[in-house]
Amino acid sequence: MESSSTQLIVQALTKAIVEHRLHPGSKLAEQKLADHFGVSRTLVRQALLQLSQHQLVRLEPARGAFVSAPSAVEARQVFAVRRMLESEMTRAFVRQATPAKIRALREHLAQEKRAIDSEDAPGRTELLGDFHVRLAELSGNDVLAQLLSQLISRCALITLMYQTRSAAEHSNDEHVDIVRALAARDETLAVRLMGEHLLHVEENLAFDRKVPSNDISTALS
Amino acid sequence: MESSSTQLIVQALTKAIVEHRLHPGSKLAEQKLADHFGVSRTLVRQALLQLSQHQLVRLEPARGAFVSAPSAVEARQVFAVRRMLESEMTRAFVRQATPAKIRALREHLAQEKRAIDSEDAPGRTELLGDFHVRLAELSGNDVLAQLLSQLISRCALITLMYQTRSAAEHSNDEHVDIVRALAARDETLAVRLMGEHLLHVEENLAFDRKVPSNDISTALS
DNA sequence: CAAAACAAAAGTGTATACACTTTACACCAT
DNA sequence: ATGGTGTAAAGTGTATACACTTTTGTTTTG
Repeated sequence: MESSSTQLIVQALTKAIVEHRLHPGSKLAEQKLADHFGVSRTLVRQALLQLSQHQLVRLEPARGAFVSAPSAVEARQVFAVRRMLESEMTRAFVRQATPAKIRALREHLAQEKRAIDSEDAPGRTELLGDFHVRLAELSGNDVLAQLLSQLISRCALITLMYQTRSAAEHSNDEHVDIVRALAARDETLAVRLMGEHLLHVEENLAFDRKVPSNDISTALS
Repeated sequence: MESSSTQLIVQALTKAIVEHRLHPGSKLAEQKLADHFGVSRTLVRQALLQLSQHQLVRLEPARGAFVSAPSAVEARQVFAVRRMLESEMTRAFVRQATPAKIRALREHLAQEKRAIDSEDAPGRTELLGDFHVRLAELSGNDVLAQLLSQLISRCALITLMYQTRSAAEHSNDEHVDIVRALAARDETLAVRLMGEHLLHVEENLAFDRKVPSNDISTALS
């Protein structure tokens, strides 16, 4: 794992954006970030460039970097791609599932449950997303896992805008159902459940929200 | 479209790598590239950082940048992801195909044909890949199109190692079949043909090749 | 008083400088 | 000759400097 300074900044900012401590549209001034992380603008710029490639940040020429505010259209497209990838990923997983892998997923479900009970909104969104990343990792295709990880970060940016506690519980329930189907090696059922799950998540999106801009230093502290 | 200096360098290097003018494993020294493009190392570094995210370049800490040499395993994983995305993409295309879109694809096929006849290996690999990118663009999902475009660049790095003229002709033939199925709005057939096509391309991969390292200035001139 | 025009401040874009690491090569010892 | 050691050259990683653009706030003008 790359743990250079730049990567640390990327991770810190990704977390802050995905957890909505930095709101969509917020300006990310290079010098302020540099001061905050105790580095020069050089490293901050590298980090922002990477984040813009992950679509978490928008770079406007000569105007600077802003936290992305994905449009409804874009959100739907991201979900469409996720459905394409994840239904097939589910199929692949079933075909090479092992007891150990199933156990790993069950452990993850328990973690989700705890996060939901503890009212920790960013934490539960992260874990609900991680379920899908775990599944990709366990499916044995690293390329897929990496791709999905980015797509899910992008979704989190959208998801946190709306997700209620009840929606989170619903997601967790569906995850449980999916794992049950995976454990039973019921390919058809698992694939169907996964597809429906993603549709449900997407259906719950409430695209008409206003979010206030936020201060960098308070958000990152 | 971003047409900053950095992006121009990214494009130039992408083209050179994908066309195998820069061989896998070649060192990409920052100062040499900077001299060649007439800019400072700053911009070259930004470009290399982007290329490393696209997986066309590998960055080794304190040692520099090298053209990626994707392993056989990685290549198969990339192809697996492509099959997941492209079979569903094909389905989506059929559902909203228009005569104009079909016409655009037919024009592309003609271009492919010309490139194959003219013995232009890099050109034909590029066009054969572009067929899939076009299809993604016409399917109306920009997110998908962008993702696929990157995956296909990655494939080209692999593909050019092996692809013979006869394999290229075979690909073109299959593209023709796919478009025919699309025009007939035969969803099942089109999806099946696309899946088989990608399998054929992957099957033809000859992973055991040795490629010599190459000089930067001659490759980019 | 409102709107346009200007000036100062802040911020981005690129180049350069410098410390530190790796690489290359000559020199010495065996 | 061969293998190791040390030193110079080359190269990367980060910070800083500076030109140019955008933003902001003030003054001027209708």
